[in-house]
Amino acid sequence: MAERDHLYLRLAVDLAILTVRDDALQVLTITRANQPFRGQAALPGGFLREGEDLVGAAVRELGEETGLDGHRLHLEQVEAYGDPDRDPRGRIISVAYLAMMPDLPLPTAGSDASSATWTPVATATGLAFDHDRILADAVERARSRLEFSTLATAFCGAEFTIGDLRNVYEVVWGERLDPRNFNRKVLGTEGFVTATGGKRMPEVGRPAALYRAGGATTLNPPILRTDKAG
Amino acid sequence: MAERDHLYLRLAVDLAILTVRDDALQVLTITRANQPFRGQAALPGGFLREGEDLVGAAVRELGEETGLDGHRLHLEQVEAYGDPDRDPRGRIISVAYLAMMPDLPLPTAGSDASSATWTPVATATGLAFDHDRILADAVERARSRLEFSTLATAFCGAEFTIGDLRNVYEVVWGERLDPRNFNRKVLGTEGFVTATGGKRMPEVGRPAALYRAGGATTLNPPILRTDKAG
DNA sequence: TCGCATTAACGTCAGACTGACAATAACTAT
DNA sequence: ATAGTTATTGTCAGTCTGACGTTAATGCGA
Repeated sequence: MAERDHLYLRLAVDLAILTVRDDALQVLTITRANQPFRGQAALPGGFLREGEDLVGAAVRELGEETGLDGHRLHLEQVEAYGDPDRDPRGRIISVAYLAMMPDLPLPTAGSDASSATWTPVATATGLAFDHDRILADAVERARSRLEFSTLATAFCGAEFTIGDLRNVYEVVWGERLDPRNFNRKVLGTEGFVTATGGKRMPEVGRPAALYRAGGATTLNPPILRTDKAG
Repeated sequence: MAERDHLYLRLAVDLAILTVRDDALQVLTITRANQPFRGQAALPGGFLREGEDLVGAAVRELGEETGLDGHRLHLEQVEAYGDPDRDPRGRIISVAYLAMMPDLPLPTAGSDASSATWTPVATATGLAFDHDRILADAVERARSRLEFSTLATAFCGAEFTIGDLRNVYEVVWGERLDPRNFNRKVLGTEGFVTATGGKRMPEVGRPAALYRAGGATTLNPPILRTDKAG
C-alpha cells in the first residue's frame, strides 16, 4: 500500500432528527447560510473534529441544532455516504445518524439553529447534497425499528397513552392500525410499557391510562407492518 | 463553520468476507505484512482512492483479496467506525462491508492475498485494530439477513438442495433446525427457490432435489430464529 | 337524573403460522 | 430382499393475527 494511494478527505456527520408532530412524521431541516446550496434546505450536520468520535460529533451537532442532550435521546448510525462528487467542496464522506425524539420545544434561539425548522417528511424533498437519499434511508430505518424494537416510545414523552403510541406507529408507517389489536399486542408484550397508574383526561370521552417505557428493548415477536416498501 | 474545524483524515474500507465451509461460518483473514499489528490477523481492507466511491473500493478490495468479481456477490455496508485512536497510524475512519459468498476456491495466488486464509468465526479473535468488533457486527448482520431475506442462497452455489440451504441457516445461526419444518417453510415461500428438476446423488440415501435461487429478495413472513443474541 | 356522543379497553372467533413428531419415499450396500 | 440412510410429505395442537362486536368511563345537554 503505497503512500500515493492515500487519499485525504474530510468527514461530515449529518443528522436526520425525526419527531412525530401534528400527526405527521417531521424532520429537522436547516436553511443553508453558506455556499454550496446556499438558501436551500438541508439536514443539519458538520465536520468531524480532532479527537472526536462519530457519535460524539453527532451528539455535539444535535446539541448545537436543538439544544438537547444527545446522550438522552436515541441516536444511531444509518450509513456512510461516499460518492466522489456528492459534495462540490471536494471529497467529503458523510456519516448519517438517525435521532428519534418526542415533540419538544426546541430551546435554541440565537445559535446556529436559528434557521432550524420542522418539516413533514412527505414535503421534505429537494434537499441539498444527497440529503434526500439520506433522509429516505433514515426514515426507512426508523420504520423498521418500530417493527422490532420498543423505540416507538422514543417519540413519546415520559408518560403516554396506548393511543399515543399507536399514533406514532400510524404516523411513521403511514398506515392505519386496529386500536383493539394494537392494545392487545402492546400490553401482551412483556416489558414494552408499564402502567403508571395515572390517567389522562381527554376533551371528551373516557380517560386513558398512562404508561411509561418498559425495560425491554427488542420486540419478540415483532409488530410487522403489512406494507413493506424499502 | 471555520476552516480550523476541518479535520483531514484517511478512509479505509474493511471487508468481512463470510462463507460457509466445513460446516462452519468462516471469515477471510489476512496476516498483516506491515506495521502496525505486523504478523497479526486482520480483515482485508485498504484505503479509499481518488474518484472511487465506497462500494467501488469494497469491490476492488474484494477482487484483490479473492480474485472474485464483487459485482456478482452480495456486498453491503455494515457501519462506519471512527474511534479517534482505532488506528495508531493516525486518524483513519473505516467503513466496513459485509460480503457473503459460496465456498469457492480462491483464484488468487501471487497477489496481496497470498496470506489470505479462511478462519472459523468462532476462532477469529484477537484481530488487529477494532476488527473483532467489526467482525462481530458483520456476523450479526448476516444472521439477521437470513431471517428477513433470501440471502442464505448467497452462501450456496448456483444449484443447491434444501438440505444445503438448511445447513447454511444452522451454521450461521449456530442452531439446529427441524428439516421437515424448514422444508415446508422454504417451499411455501413464494419465490425463495425454484426447482431445477435435477437431483443430487449423495453417498448414501435418497437423492435430493436441486434448486436455484428464486426471484424474491425479502422473506414475508420471515424465518425468525429463537435465540436472538445481538 | 337521564340519555347520548365520544373515546378507551376488553372479548370473540376463524384462519394462518409454528413447533413437535410420525410416516413414507428413494436410494446404497450387503 | 433387507437393513441403513437421507429426503420429503403429512398430521395435529398450540399460538398468533386480523376482523369485528361489546362493554366501560367520561363530559355534555336535555
